[in-house]
Amino acid sequence: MNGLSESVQRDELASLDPSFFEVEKKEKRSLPPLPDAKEGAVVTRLPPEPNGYPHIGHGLSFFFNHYYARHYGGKVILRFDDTNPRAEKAEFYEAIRSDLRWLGLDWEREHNMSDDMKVYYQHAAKLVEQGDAYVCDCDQERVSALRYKGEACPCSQRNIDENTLMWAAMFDRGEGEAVLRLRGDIASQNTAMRDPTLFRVIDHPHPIHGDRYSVWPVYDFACAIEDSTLGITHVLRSNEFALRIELQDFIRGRLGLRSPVTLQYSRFTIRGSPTSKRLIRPLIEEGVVSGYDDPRLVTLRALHRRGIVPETVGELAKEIGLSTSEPEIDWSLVESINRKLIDPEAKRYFFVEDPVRLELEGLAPGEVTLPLHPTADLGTRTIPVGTTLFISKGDADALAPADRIRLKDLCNIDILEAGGTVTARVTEEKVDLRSIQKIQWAPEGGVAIEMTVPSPLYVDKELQRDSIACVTGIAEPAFGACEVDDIVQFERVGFVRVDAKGEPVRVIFAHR
RNA sequence: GCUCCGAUAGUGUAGUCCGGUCAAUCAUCCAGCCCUUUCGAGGCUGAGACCCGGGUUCGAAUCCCGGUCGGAGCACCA
Repeated sequence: MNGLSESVQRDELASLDPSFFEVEKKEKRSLPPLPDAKEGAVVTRLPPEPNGYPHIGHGLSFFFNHYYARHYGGKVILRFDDTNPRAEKAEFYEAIRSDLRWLGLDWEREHNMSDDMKVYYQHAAKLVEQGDAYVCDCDQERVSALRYKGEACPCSQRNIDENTLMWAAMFDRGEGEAVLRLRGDIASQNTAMRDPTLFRVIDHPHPIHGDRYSVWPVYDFACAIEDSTLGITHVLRSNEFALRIELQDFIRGRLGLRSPVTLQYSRFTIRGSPTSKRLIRPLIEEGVVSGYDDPRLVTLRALHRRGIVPETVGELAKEIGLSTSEPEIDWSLVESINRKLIDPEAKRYFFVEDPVRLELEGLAPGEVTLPLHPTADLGTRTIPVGTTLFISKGDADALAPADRIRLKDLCNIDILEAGGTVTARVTEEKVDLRSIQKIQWAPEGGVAIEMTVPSPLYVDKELQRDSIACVTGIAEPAFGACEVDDIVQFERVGFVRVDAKGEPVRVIFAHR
């Protein structure tokens, strides 16, 4: 055996055990183990703020947290971080749930931070009693300036009795009149530790609790408590929170609460696609994009409309991992992952862009029945055939009299006239199927199509105002049976998702 | 400005903790070939990288120091 050449050995081995080489190929990328994780005892959280539509960055974050909980047989908590009544909107609670379901993620328990106001107040009272918090009624600029310089605010001199009274009085005060601050370390290198605000007054109804509360905890306080009391064992989040770990651990320390393990990773972006609301909102207002589900965006909704399947988000998460550098990936990676996922189940149809009339001689009217997929058993479709067909303008423009081409799966033709309407004659001469050029075609009575083709919104940081194109054409009649949300392949064009039925049927181009 | 984090092919990523087996992994992209009645999928081949400068060491992608570049934070947002 060892005397044989390597390739012969491989062939031998492959014939003995075909799975031998597949195994070594199938090694998929997976996420690293979680530190301090005990089987069955991992609890993670999905912590969206109900103030907008989640984008792919949230999607990865959701995926990581969900993945580890499942991987260790633990629990997932969907927790709405809704302690800023001015920002939260009722509609987003459900929008987020629905996007999570689309992603294929589930959770054992759902919880609103805003349901625990009593708990926050109790812990706040404890901090005040311990002398760990004080009420400050300086104006915001002054607080900010002193924190910047690392100088103590005179309010921090107040004694416990004063603070107890003033904390109680805060519930009757107006917005901006007073805040409760942590007695941290005003000179700390970590600016988050410089006596940060714990509670502020917000005079605005909350989507769930209405006008019931006016004194609201800030994120760091509510989160510090909830990550402990909810039993969260592991927090996976992006690195913009890096400086808050020390603060949140400190708060928990003063309250005698347990801290979870925190892992951080960088925010990630897709080249040419803005993720933040700050960037997207003006584009919507100016009418550059049509809304948060514009297919050029990377909100989960937009990705969905564009024909990106949820599994792609998970694969992407595994590919990028808990990266601490700042990944800016190409669309091509997303497309490649998505293509491999949808290719085995996407039905194939003929689509003709910018139809040009083709008059055929020598063809008996009838029909052809073709498989819906080249390899998978997805059934068949039937195309009626008459002497008038349509081919795409792109293909027609390349034709000249005397050319011989094949109408795919139908017949070979010799071109008689080209330019305007194409005329051609069917030829019965033998041709090599592999070398003849094949083009797609559509019969009369096909389905009118309007295809939206998105391209990157930014190229080299330049906004591309006309980055969305619309092409029209006709698909073969069988395509009329497709439903909204179906993803199919228009042969030699690419994969598209059916966005809306009607006349015409609207589809969105995903990728080749 | 200050603080923290990061830097491996065009892009993403493994390796860095515990220095040698790394003439550096995998994927994507690009090029060529094979297969295929799609320009898809699949198969094969090729091209392509350790930010820079010092130091430690027999030996550095890996450890140390100093730069450079990129990111984040410095809210009564989360």
